Amino acid sequence: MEELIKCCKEQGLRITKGLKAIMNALDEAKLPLSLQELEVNPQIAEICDRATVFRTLQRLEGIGLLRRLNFSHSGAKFSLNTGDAHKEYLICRLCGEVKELKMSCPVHQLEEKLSEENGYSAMTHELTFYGLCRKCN
Amino acid sequence: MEELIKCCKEQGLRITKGLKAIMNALDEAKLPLSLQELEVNPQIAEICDRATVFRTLQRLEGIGLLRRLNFSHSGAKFSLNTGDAHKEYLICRLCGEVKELKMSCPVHQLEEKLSEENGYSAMTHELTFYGLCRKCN
DNA sequence: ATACCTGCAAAGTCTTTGCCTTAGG
DNA sequence: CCTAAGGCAAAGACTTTGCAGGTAT
Repeated sequence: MEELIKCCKEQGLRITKGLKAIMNALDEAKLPLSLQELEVNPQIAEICDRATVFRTLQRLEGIGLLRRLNFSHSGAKFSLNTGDAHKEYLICRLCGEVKELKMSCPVHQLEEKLSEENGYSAMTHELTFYGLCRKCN
Repeated sequence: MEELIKCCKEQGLRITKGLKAIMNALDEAKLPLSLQELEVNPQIAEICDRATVFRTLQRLEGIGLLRRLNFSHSGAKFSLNTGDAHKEYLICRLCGEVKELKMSCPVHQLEEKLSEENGYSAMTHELTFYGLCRKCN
């Protein structure tokens, strides 16, 4: 957390209550949160409104501290890029439940290869599994 | 194509001009198309409107003939599930260019394992790479 | 004939922006 | 102070729905 704040400073962001509250919420949440979920969070709602949350997420994503995840139907969700541990998720197609998977990412080493082959830089990737959870099945 | 139509019939869908036009467009397009792109396609615009395209996509997805892809920023895109060849894509974070990757999917065999471990069924997955293309870099 | 499908128009949802004010450094 | 960040309100973009009439089987 201290680490993250420091990183924001270095990247030229101003350390505001809003920024801290948002990073806090993202840090405490074990799972990725949507813009809406953040906006509604009482800790945040008191301090800033949707536009601020939106723009703060934008900034954080811009400096690489935030990862945007595009899950089916639930819109974009966000999680902090803590360390380089890159997480994968399992989503229920019906109820939308999100589970974090504990696995070492099997495609990380592909990035460099693809980067060279296609002339792309700054590679990232998103690997998400979908299925029907026990309840929905 | 004939194959696909037959499959729709078996699944109880009615074979309408709209359905055929939409499947055609998806089949001809080498890359996934968004609802909007389909709606605007002259072949389709003449025949049916947004709501019909929307509901047709819904039905096709429902019977497993259509795959929904959630790319950053560009909204959902759709591609036909031709055979079991499951494709992966590389997207430019800035201009949104979509490239199909020719690779054998490295995580397919993980599905069964995850299915068992988590009590999920009907597994699918989505693996997408992002980067900056040569022009945008 | 009878479900299913379509068109139109409108409502929902989520995302993004403009403009002026506030406050971090 | 100076400029990034925030608040409010409204526009945009995309998705989804209700209902009356049309059509595949």
